[in-house]
Amino acid sequence: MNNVRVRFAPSPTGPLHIGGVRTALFNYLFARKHGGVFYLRIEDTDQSRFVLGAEDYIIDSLKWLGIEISEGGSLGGPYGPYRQSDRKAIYKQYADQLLASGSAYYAFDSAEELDKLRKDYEIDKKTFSYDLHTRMQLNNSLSLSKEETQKRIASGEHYVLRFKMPDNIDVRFKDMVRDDVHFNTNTLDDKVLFKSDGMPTYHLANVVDDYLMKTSHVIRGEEWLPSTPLHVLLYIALGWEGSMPQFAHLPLILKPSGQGKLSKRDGDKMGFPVFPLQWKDPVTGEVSAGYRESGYFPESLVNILAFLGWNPGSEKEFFSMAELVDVFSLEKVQKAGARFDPEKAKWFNHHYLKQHSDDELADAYIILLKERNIVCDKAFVTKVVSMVKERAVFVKDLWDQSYYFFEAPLRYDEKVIAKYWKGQALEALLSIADLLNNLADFKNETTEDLIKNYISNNNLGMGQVMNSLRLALVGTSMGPHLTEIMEMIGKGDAVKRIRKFCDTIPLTA
RNA sequence: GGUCCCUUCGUCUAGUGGCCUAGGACGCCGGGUUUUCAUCCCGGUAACAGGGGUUCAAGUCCCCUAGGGACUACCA
Repeated sequence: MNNVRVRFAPSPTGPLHIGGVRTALFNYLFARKHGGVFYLRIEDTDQSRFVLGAEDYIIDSLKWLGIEISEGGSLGGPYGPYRQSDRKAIYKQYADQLLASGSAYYAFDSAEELDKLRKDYEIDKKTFSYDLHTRMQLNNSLSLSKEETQKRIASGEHYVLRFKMPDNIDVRFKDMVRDDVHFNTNTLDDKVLFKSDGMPTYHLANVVDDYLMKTSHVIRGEEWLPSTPLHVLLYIALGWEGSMPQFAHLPLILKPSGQGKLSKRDGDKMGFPVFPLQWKDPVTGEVSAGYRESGYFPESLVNILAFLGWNPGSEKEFFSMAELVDVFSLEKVQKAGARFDPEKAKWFNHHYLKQHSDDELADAYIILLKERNIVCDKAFVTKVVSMVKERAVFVKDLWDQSYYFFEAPLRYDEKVIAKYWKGQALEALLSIADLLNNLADFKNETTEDLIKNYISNNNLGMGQVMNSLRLALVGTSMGPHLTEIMEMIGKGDAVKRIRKFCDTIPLTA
């Protein structure tokens, strides 16, 4: 494939949600796979929906995930500017061209008038549509005389430009995901192309920019499928049929359960993020969780998202960005919507957490420990991490899995007491504490020998003693090899914990 | 309501007419390893939406029905 140029064209109306991130990812993978360009274009033609910080959020999110843009943003590029509000002047001439060729017309109906019409239609259980059936009854340059039209424009009356949807034409196009798709123009309406505020709508701006920026493929969400025939018609009307991009409409990401596509609310309700980065609404101050802040690794989110609506056709599940670039293909994109599965997302993260070196994880963990006012030697923390990381999904889980390395247990798990503590090991524990206390060398092997010898010399049960000991040292029944834990926390603490446990615990459960 | 898109285990999916008594992964259940938990290993659970065709042969092609989804703004 030659000269692949694809874009990610978000609207800065709020934080980017993972559906948008996946669209960006697929565009990026496609571009890199074919040695093409992936550019970012900001579609901010609606000033009323502008949200402060949204554009930076989009750029930061892509950066975090390792989705590199080669044009747009602060990079600029040969086809800039890449922000539609900065391109305002460009669109006018194409609107005029459409007007001159009869593909577009002036419409004077106010938003209020149209609103009222929609409501009236609704009462009769019908849907109002500004189309070939209704346009002659409305106020536009098609229904009005030339003089009247000129007069209204001259008097400064507000107007929009609408596309004149042609009569009874079958618009066909090939979608790279869905193959042949077709619409009859009789079912389509006369969409607004140019708003009364002088800005184009998405449809016009998008087509003009994709053409001017030499876009080879339009890879976007399925929600755009119904407006694609309009876009195709626009390319034709503008005389750009020969350089029309190829379309690929990606399946939507659906809620984990229930109906509909994934929304902001689902995340809050079901306890998983729908945004890559945490977002604080600049107006309400409301905070929405992000994958990054929740402890997901960027490579993990990339892998999760890549497998939503796509798969390599092999049984390999873990892919780095480079590997994805290598195997990615639009032909492998699914047609049906994909439900997001938070459990599988965790499984991916667990995998990637284990892939990280103990050293890296220790750095991340030390930050969390500091928040708890625990200051520790890096070597110590690294060792702790190596001992417990396979039990964690997120870095923050490390604490629950290893708190006992940093502080004595505050309480003893009731269930574990009920299961293992019958009181009869009390004497054994105290004796072991004494023996341990006399040890000069507190190495794992030494203490293990000592405890095992004590158990066999006194005809005690291995499980019972060890579990009681674990209860005393850890507070519950989890964790790595017990004598390794003892070596880490040291003789003084180990002995103290056992004695304290014997003091605190009731003789019988 | 109208238009369009979609439909394989609970979920993500393999499957491009015979290799499918439908494979993998997550989850769940059971077993093994372990002093414990987790990891790990082994095993199990569970699906071609329904009905008609076409064909020697259909999960795979066609039609209908049902269900799901998107769109239906001077939003993108």
